[in-house]
Amino acid sequence: MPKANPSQVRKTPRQRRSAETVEAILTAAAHILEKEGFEAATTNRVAVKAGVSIGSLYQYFPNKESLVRALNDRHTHEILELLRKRYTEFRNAPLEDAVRVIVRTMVDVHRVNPALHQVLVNIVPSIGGLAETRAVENEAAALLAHFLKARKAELRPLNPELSAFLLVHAIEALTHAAVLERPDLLKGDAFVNEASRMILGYLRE
Amino acid sequence: MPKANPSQVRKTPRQRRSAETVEAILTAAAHILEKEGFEAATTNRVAVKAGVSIGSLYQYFPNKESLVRALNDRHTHEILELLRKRYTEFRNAPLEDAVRVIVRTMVDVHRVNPALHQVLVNIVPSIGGLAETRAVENEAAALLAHFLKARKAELRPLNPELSAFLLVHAIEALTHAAVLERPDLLKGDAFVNEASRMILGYLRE
DNA sequence: CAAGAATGTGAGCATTTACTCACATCCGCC
DNA sequence: GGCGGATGTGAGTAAATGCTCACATTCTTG
Repeated sequence: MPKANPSQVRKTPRQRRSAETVEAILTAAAHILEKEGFEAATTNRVAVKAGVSIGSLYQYFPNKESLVRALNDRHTHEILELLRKRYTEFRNAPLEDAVRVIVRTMVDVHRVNPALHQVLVNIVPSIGGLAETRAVENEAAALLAHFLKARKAELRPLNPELSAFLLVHAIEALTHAAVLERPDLLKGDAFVNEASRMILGYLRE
Repeated sequence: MPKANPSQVRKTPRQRRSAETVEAILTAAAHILEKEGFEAATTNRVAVKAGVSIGSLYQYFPNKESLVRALNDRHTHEILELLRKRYTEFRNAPLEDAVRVIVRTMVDVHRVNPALHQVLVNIVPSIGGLAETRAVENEAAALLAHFLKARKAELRPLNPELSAFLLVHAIEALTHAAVLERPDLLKGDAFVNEASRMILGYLRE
């Protein structure tokens, strides 16, 4: 019994031609979602925008939800990769620098395509993709908890898992809010300064 | 030219009978949204669940979106009322107590109906209700900024508006996360303790 | 250069769903 | 009681949309 294909790609592309088709479909879907939202992203419109037939779309995605989930999977994996990569860089840096890198990384991640990110965050739970989102959050929290344990001596006594959980959500929310409502704060260091201060204030006595 | 009716109620109820109809519709819509999400909340299903005809529904709501917006308006106004009420109570309390009341209030607000709240938060921006949400956020931030100004002497130098903006979003996100993912934290004081510590750490030197 | 596998096509079907409208019923008031 | 406005009804419609399928085209491979 085949299982465990989060985005449920129906058929794995074997020729470059089909890989390009899949790519075109995902790109087109991303553009429509980003600019007009989930409702507007009908499968027929996605196919037209991708320059392929509706039949081709359904050759690779069994339904509309799986298409959006595939997009979400890709998006979340990119985020995780960046987080892991930066982690190896900041894990040995001075505390304040490390915190700033964390905040900066989250900002970078969210500035890539805020509109698409927002749509995905809002719609994914209702199309069966909540597990993926939670997995990314948990992974991020695990990285952070690991960091907190390593820096125990520099911090007040705390529960690493609990603190990591709270910090992941706080940073995520602050970044979202800034990107969507106060992009001006991201020009300079204002946002990174404030968010870092909040985190450090929480972590230190 | 009539205008400025956020939820766009088509006809204002004049008899008690019709007021009850509107109430039944809103209640039914809330139940379906809460348990099955936006997609499942078709106007026909809402009407059936409310025990009224589909025609009655459209007598009071010009379309599906206006119905959900009406629900959101009611929800956000309840939140604002509670926030204003608590504010008059904590505005003169010692700093730490006041912060704890703020956090506790947000938790209370979100525990009333977390599932419905979540659906509304996710769907409202795409049905033209973003302005209402922003208005509530701004009002909350204004209250908090007012508080920060009054307590200037007890805090580090800061920009009240900016700090209030960040805190509103941080508290909101932490509360959401706790209600949805870690309700166990809400049993005792664990969550209030941690969140308050974060806020105080940010506000004080 | 077959021949079969992989890939691509798009008209159209089945279903869902928001919404209308012609009519019935109820209620307050003279 | 009866009249007029308020309220309630629900079968039906038009439009949208997810998705299929029979067929065409392209690629690979022996």
